[in-house]
Amino acid sequence: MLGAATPQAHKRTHERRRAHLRAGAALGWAGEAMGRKVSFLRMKMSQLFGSTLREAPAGAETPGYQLLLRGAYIRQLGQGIFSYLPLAWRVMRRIEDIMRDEMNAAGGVEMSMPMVHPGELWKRSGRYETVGPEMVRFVDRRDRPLVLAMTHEEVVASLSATEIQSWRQLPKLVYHIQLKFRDDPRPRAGLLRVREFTMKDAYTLDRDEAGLDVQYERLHLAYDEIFRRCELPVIAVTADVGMMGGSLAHEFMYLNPIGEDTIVLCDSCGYAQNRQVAQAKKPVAEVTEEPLPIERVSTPDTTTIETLCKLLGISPDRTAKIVFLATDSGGLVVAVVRGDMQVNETKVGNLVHAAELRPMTVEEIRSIGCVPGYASPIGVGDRAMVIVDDLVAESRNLVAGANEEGWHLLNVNSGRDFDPDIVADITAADGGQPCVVCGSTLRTERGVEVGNIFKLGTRYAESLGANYLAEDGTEQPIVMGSYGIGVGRLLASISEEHRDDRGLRWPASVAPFAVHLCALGDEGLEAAPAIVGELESAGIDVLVDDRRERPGVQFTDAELIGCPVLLTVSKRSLASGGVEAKLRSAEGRESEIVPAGELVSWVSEALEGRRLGGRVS
RNA sequence: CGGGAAGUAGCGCAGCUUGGUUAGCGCGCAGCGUUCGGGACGCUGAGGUCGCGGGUUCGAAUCCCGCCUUCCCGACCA
Repeated sequence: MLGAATPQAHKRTHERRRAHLRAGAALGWAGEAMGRKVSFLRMKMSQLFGSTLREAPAGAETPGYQLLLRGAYIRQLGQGIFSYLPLAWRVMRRIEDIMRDEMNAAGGVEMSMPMVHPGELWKRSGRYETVGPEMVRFVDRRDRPLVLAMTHEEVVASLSATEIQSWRQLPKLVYHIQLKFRDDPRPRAGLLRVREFTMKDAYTLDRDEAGLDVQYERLHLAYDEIFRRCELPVIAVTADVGMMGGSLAHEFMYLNPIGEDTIVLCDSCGYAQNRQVAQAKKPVAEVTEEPLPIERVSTPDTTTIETLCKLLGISPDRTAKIVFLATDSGGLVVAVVRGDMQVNETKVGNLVHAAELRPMTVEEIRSIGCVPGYASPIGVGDRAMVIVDDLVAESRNLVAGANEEGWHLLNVNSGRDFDPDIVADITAADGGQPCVVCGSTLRTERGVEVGNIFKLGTRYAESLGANYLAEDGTEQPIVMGSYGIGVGRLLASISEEHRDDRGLRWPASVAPFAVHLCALGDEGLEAAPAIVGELESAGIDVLVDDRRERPGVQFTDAELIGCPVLLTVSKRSLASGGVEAKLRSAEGRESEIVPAGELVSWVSEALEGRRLGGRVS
């Protein structure tokens, strides 16, 4: 049996425990503060775990990541796997609380779903086979397959199958904040791309598409609000649905050169799309031209568009370019675009419903009757799927290969000389091209995807049996939406955005502490508890630097850690009548003396953004 | 998975080409002293399986082979 066997023994244990607590408290702070408020005894630099670094570890290249390491926010444990030290953990929790707030405001309810799933669940949705090695699979002691969750559509759908029976129970918005694991082939840039990560996932359940549209729009607005409150400039771009499937998706992009996605933007009309799906306005094809008879021309050693145009004295927009692709299931695809354009493989992949495309091997190219360097879709027939860009389909009399070494064909026309299986936009949009909406010049920028929203439709409901009984008595699949934000990635992005050459500069909304108080010397250490007590009773979090360090060390650490309000109390400040105060966001190092009685209002104003810029004493 | 680079003390690095005392330097850390408002100074000190395993050699941080790990570029992706 554990614990105290008798009331006397129990009492002794209890007293020992209390003495222990007193000793622990006494270790913490000067005696005169004891016994009044316990809470402000917990926010001291000496209690934090981890020490600041003068130099960032080698290999940390992005500036925000370096500062997170130097400021003792995070430590790397393995490739794409991080520990969050107390400071970062507080920032994470503050970000999560903003998310909770906005999700609740949008009508959501928080719950928690497991991060280890039976493999069986993923087999039922079909994704056990389709997602590939980024999902970690393992077996338990009974050899039952398990997976580490990389997302939770399956669980939500499976729960809905049992919990939702009637149209009266819809719509619903559920969310959770949960750890996930994705065995990414290449984690990078610190927290920007990791393998283990925390995500806020929300899922909407609706009766129909119209309901989904309403919730989707509501979530979009909630996301805008979350990023606004985190003070991260983010734009929403339409995006590829990828492995999620579904009909429409937006990504929330923080534009920054460290980002991994390329965004195509139009400054004059606001058009913004991920390059995976972006379109550019195509030139008007010369449809007035009459189709002319095919002519064979000798073109020795002319295997590129460039040399072909030089030889024939034409421009690349008069040629057709062939790209040979193979799907993961072995299907062969011949993509045809005009010679002056590039194929967008994501668009092709979506058209043929392939998760992955690779270039064909030379053998595969020959097996469909084509000759590399002298290729055209003519004569391919049923041996491959021919996908023709809409511009090529509209164009007349292009130059294409003759599928014969050293020969090209003039006056090739889609539909007459070969039959496209699909005609669609398959070209890649790029900077410099005209905007598909307004015609202005597009430009590209790199972006970090900090969040996304997907209209999933009924795919998961159908495969997992999540149906409800409609008003008319018929059984209908639940229409789902999925909405994610990476918490750590958001933290990383904020640290990239809000910093200077001295350190981090957290927005007040997510800062680990509102106030960083440097207590200098004996006088500072003596005066600090009262100051902290007053700020904390006004609901202001304070991190006190109670270390007996030289002032320079304390100041530089404070700027590195980057709390929004920096206070200094010392013999000198007290002699001047109070506490030195300044904003971390201020450019210079000047501060002003704030009398003790005005400190709370000074700090409150600063945190509400009513006190902008630095102050000169 | 392709291409490149790197693993030596908590962090940053030198030493390796041309094998040879006890493996160094800066920062940090501990003790003592002097300092004390923008990363102080002096003295003393602790801290290393030189990524791991094998080989060559009288002798390996150093040369050879294999492996592991991490970073960067690409492919891939929240």
